[in-house]
Amino acid sequence: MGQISYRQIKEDVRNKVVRGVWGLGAELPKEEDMAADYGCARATVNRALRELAEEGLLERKRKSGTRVRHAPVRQARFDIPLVRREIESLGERYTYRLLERVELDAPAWLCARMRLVEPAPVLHLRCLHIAGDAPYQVEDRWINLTTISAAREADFTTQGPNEWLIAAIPFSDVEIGFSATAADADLARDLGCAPGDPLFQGERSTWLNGAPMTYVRMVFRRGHKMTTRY
Amino acid sequence: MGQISYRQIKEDVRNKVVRGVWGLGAELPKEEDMAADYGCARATVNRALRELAEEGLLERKRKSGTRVRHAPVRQARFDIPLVRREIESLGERYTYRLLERVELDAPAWLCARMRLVEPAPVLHLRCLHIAGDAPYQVEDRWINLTTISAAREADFTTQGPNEWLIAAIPFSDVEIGFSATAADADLARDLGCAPGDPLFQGERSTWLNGAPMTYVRMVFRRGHKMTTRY
DNA sequence: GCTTTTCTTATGTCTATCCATATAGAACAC
DNA sequence: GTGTTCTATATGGATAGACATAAGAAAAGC
Repeated sequence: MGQISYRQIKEDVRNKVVRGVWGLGAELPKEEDMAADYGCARATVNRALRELAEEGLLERKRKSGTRVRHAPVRQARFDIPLVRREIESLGERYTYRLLERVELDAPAWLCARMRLVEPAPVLHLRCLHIAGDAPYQVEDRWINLTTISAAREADFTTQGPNEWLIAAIPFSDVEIGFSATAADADLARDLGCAPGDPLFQGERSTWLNGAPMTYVRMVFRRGHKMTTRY
Repeated sequence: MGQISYRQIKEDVRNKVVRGVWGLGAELPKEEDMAADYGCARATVNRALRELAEEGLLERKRKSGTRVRHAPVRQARFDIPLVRREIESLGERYTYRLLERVELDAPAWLCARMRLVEPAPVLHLRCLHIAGDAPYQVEDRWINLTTISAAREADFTTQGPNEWLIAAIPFSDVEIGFSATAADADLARDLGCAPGDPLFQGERSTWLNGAPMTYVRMVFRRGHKMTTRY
């Protein structure tokens, strides 16, 4: 008989919650007692409970103890892979095409989105990511040339800006959003759907210590679903 | 001057990555050395690095060491609050209305979705969650009556099935998905939008140790965006 | 009764020291 | 050259003990 691992304790606690031994809102014994029960050190119990709290199953508070959350599973985690990897993991051939490249001053809506106080020169790229023969995602990328001037010289005809940015530009703060949008004429043409079709889109803004770096809008082909399980 | 906390180490490492001291793919010193540098125990460094790896910034492998991920921030976390809380936190009054309640045998698509091998009796509920005076979300709920027979007697006219289920029914496995859909006639009427409008929707299936519990489809009002930052 | 202070206690964190385990790379065999 | 086995090593995990800190509860003061 080996030692008890924090994983086993996690499993055991999870089971007790799921099987109703500890109902919602119920208070668990204190770490010390649980450690005695399991015959292990308090640190081991601590790690198990800490991670379960992190995962949203438990709620912990100093002095008052550990209890089962009233509303368990309050969060979901999604992997946000590179489009290329995402397509390749579907078993499809990945192709990339640059549709448009233009330098201009940031329009008002972009300033608001990137929290830009004054208009700045930006690089606007419109790219298409293709899975097999079918379009998969349109990437609408806006790069702040004040903070990322190297983007002026970068060649985006063979490699997507996402991969270039990830390899070259660090960031510290991110804001992500997902929503639904209707296909306009351009999207309909590029994604091969009808105008007005409902499309799933993601948006991401990044900053480096407060300085706006890029904003991207990724519109997926019709029927795309972002899923996760646990 | 107190001791160095694992939080400080996390911050320091994050900064070094963001500021390029350790570029993408770069290998970090081994825990022991870092502990010596920071003047703390290896366990402290370990916790900092372990959490950073968890968050997606680092990549760790036994023997080969710790390095900066080539594609940092590969995951996003979203809080999935109760609709009621979501609406109340917007400063709006929450109202709930049950639109439809019917018992039937699970249709084929639902069997597939819930991994039901044979048709089972299910309870179908259609509910409306209202923020202030405007519809906010349509909840299309399907409850497996074989596993949750208590749902037959539950009163869903004043309380949403989500809150009832959360308080009464445990589950162990979840599958969540987000996508875009077009408003059909019913959705258009209930959400006060035009037929064909693009709507953001979430789906969730839950199981208890392999046994299907419920499937829910939550369609949000037009323009809804699910966001997160870090 | 009501507020403030003190005490107590459960979790939070750090240390120092083990042993476990995966594995890169060297040494070896074929 | 090409596998195979061995070994050194970095991270993974456990322990016992200590102190820190938040916050509930009780005691004290008004």
